[in-house]
Amino acid sequence: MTRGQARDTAREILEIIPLVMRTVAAELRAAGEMPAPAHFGLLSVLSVRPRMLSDLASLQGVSLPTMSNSISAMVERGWVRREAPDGDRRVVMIDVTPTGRAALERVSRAAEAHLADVIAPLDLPARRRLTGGLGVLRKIFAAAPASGSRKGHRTPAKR
Amino acid sequence: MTRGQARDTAREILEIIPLVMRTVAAELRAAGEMPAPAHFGLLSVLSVRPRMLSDLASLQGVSLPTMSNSISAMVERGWVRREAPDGDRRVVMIDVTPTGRAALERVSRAAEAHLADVIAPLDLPARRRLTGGLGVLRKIFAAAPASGSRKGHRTPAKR
DNA sequence: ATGATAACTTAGCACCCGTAACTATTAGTT
DNA sequence: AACTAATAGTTACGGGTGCTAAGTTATCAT
Repeated sequence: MTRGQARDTAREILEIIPLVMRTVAAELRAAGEMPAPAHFGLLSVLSVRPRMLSDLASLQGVSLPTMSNSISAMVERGWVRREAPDGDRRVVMIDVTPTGRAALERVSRAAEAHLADVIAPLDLPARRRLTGGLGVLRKIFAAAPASGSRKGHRTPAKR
Repeated sequence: MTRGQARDTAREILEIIPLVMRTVAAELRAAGEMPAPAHFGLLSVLSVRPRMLSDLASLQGVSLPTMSNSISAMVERGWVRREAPDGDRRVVMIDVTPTGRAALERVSRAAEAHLADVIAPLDLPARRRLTGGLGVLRKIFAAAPASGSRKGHRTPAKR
């Protein structure tokens, strides 16, 4: 019975998330320099502190090559820098440049303002439900394995 | 003040949705034939009844060319058919094939099962919050313009 | 018939994402 | 020390998503 409800919710997610995603992407695109959702998230993470490539990849739940490419794109834009740390010479540290920080600031301002327009009309309870739901989503998907599991989904949990 | 909270929520969305999206996409990909979220949604919509291309595009909030391309890809897979209606010979009707229906059934079963695994462990209140939040998201983004670039969206809305 | 408009398609561009294969560097064995 | 793993990244390649701009064909208005 829990099962049936879970499936309904799953279907909801499958329907709604892509829609939201497209809208958000359009928002960012319209916000000027279009740093695609992925770039935006990256800048956010990096603005806290520098990270090594692998960490970024697992944080965002993408493969290493994908992350390497994204970073390359962002380096070309002058938003981040690749740096070599002192110790292990295999790793690459990624750091935001001032330019990147400025871009993040600008885009985030625009995007949030735009999104806020959409959110503002909500009444209190609705907004409560929204943030509540987002919190749950975060809890669920923040630590999600995200990688395809084998036939028997025995909780890979081997990361 | 409403403003400030709205911005917080906006930031949340900007952070979480892409993550969820990636996970969902990975899920679908792992579910076998990888019909990318977009294809999946399309099949869902079309399984209710055939639609003309333009309607599909506005329903999913993408441009006509994008939709045309997606449909072409799906046609090649044998999931949908392009048909010419009797009346207006400019329009193209899109219809699901039995193959497409079967694929939808299969993938949706797998994806939902997988997602359900993630959702099932939630306790009642958490699941409530989740579905509540999803509902709000739907309300907000279902009718969203999404093509927002121009300041004054003239709301074509003649349909 | 002529011009505008509507519904699509094609082409070109930028980006996300993944797998496979390859380079460097470091760690572990013998 | 010499050889073999294991790590951290990069490159190459294929497929998907989106967009705009520039056609095509069909319909409508005058």
